[in-house]
Amino acid sequence: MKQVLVKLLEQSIQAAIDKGFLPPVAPPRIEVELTRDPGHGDYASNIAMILASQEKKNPREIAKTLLEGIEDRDGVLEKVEIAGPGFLNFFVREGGLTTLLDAVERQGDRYGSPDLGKGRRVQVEFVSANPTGPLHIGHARGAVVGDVVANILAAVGYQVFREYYINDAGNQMDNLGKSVLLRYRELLGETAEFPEGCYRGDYIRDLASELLKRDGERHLAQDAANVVPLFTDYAAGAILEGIKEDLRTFGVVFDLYFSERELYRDEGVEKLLRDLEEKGFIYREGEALWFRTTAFGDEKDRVVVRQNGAPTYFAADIAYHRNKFLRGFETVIDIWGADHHGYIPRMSAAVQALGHEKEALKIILVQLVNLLRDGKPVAMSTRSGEFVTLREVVDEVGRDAARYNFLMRRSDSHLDFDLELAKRQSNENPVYYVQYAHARICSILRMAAERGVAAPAAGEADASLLRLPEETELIKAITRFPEVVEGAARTLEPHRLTFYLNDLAALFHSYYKSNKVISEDGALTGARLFLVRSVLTVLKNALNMLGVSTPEKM
RNA sequence: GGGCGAUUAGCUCAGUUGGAUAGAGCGCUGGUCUCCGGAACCAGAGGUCGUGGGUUCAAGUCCCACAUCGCCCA
Repeated sequence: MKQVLVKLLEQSIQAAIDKGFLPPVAPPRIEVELTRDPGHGDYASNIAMILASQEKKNPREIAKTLLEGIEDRDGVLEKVEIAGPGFLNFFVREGGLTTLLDAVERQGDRYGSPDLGKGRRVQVEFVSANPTGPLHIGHARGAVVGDVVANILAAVGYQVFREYYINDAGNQMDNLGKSVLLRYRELLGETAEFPEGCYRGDYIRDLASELLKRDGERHLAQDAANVVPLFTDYAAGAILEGIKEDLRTFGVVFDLYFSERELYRDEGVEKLLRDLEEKGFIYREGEALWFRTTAFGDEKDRVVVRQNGAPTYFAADIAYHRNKFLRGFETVIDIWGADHHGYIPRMSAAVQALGHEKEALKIILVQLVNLLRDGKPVAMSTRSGEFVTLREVVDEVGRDAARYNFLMRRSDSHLDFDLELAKRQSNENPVYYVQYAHARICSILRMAAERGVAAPAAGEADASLLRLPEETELIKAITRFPEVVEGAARTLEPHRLTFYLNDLAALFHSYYKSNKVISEDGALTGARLFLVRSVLTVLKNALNMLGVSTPEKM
């Protein structure tokens, strides 16, 4: 329908040019949008105002000419009006919009997934928490945002690869091993002072006692320097397994856990440095090696190899990104905590220095989560071991509520997460509102089946019977879905889906309240079942993208 | 001191490349149930979109300055 109107406008503009009313310029991109206000018709275009500003003419006058030039040979339009500063408002003939529902029926679970990606390969890297402790609530938001961004991109035709970067080569890992060793000795009667940087959570003690059980006391006699690596490996391995398990429970599954150590094993960092040096981006100052990130707009150059000869975290990170592109990804998406925003210019510089477009790296910043219980903040600190883990949150509020709540804000804005609110099964909790709409429609379809009224197949229903304003609104909302998905994919903003879902569910609940789907009128019942099933399809497709379940009963 | 981001209803926040009378949820006030699921619906109150300039047919949206807050860096 939209394309039809665009076509009509194109022809009208051409006619105006032929008549000499408009100069023969390349016409701008014509925008036709579904209206929000029924008083503005079904579709509207601002093309007259665009042309007016180009040609320095009165917009309403241009609109008038365009209006007269529209030749609606197929009779799809009831009328066209000029409104406000020069909008063209299109009123579609009664029942004319209902053909839009055929697309839903035809495409089923593919509806709302336009093929934008054409199979291009995208990698999404997220969570990437150091395996020094269980994931906590702060990681949960990044996990969901990454997962859903990946889902959306996959839905619109990209080939998506999900990856977790394990930062397991730094001295934080040493601290982890030392921490476990200290607890191990403590279990054997030694008293220990915990130095700065060590981890004190209960899980450290658990790991120590597991190791004691497995290996006995034999590590006690040895020199600390000799046994720390063993403790580190054991602890990191066990913690990582726990992280994977927690993520699975949360519905997040990665294609690959990529270890930072791999980069050193395959000389990835050395290769990177040679690569950059050949391109002239590396210089020596003092004993350190510097990377000329200022060549790409960073505010100052960055050290990649320290005076002591050790590569920096940044160097490993560049090597990792080089590795990503070598594996053939066209676009690489990183999801970071918002406190890392200062890191963006240098990473962007690195990617460009490696010869890629700036746009090949996209970074999504995820803001901190304020965890609340009944409106009061819950104190957390990783060091002291006081934090609410991802696992605890999922166990307490459930996977669906947790995921949905993390998607209700733009990812770069702060989010209050209230445990009690997320648990409540009431109108304060939006996830149920949307799922309830889904369950209700399932219930209607069950009821219809029980009464022997089959929901009509495509083409069988006379959708032109759907003439109520509420029905038109529902159809428009359904029609908007592919555009919403496209917008969410383009901007990498999953929250657009939750807002859309709330709108759609509200329209449905309202419609349901004041209209009977199943009635004595067989033809009308068929048409309404058809409509309601379209709503169901959209709800299901959208919730699937969010990784939230679609219960048929609640 | 420099950089980035934010400032929209009592609270938490949306506002799609500048479009028509700025929206939603919660909270508040008052209503709806002989009917397919009340985890629902309807109505109402509530706004100088931080302040002041600028750009244009049109600014919450773009530009400049300032204020406040947050984060990063020195």
